[in-house]
Amino acid sequence: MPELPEVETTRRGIEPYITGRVIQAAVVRQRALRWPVPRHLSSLLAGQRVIEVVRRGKYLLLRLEGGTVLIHLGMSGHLRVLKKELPAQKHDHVDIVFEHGDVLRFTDPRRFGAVLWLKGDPFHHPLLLHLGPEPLGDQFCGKYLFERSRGRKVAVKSFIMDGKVVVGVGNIYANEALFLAGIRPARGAGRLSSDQCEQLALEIKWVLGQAIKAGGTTLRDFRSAEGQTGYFQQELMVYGQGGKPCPQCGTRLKETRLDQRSTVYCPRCQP
DNA sequence: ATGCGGACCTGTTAGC
DNA sequence: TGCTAACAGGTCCGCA
Repeated sequence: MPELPEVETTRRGIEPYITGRVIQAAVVRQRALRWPVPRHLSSLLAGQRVIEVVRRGKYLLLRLEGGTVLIHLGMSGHLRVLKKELPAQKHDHVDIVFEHGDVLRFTDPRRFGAVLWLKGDPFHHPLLLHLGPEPLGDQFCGKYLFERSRGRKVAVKSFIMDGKVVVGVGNIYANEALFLAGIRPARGAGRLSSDQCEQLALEIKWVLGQAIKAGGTTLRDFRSAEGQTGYFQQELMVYGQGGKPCPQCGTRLKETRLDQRSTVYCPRCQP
């Protein structure tokens, strides 16, 4: 689920329902997520108003009056706003219950996600402190990529997936952006030309932007009690297409592993 | 500093 | 059909 576009779509989906609302309580059914959910989350949050809902990389931040709830969806997490408290299913680990009865419910089968309470400036928290720029912001550009990558021997795919370089580029969109930029994923980051960095930065922005648009149309129903998934099948050029013909030249797409992650590229278009 | 591999978990699918 | 192994959208951490 959670590449940056889905996290952003989630943010936009929940924001209108919880901004300005006062939290009544929290219900924690499973504390063992990536890090333990605070034992007394409910008393930490109760009575506080939600000021705003912010995204930083793939982290969602619920800014409250006296601190911040940090949420990460991990590999399999999602958030829904329910009109009323419904019977919890197996993987419904945390509820944030608002006055008037709406419930923000965190569900995560694999439990790689997180729900934490941060006091003070959340951007000083170790998890957020060393994050790179937002891929859709102006700071992230070809020049930045070029300068950051000098002397780096890691594969360019690993490089753009490194949150200290740029946040929010997950496995799917790393594959897609490298295809669109015509760059082989295993290529050493430090060996890219400045033109290639320029192209790559543009494609990352483009592909994420498109996906946010698509996510907006596919995951619209955040209030649905059934939580209909209506899964989001984007038009992916290469991801999941290993062995099939390249959409540009027809050459058989190669599928390999890089950092234990599935990696697909066209041997001809990505020299 | 950089680079690598392991770790955390469950559910689904591919293969025998 | 049933069992097992591999794999899945993330990323932190410890070690060389």
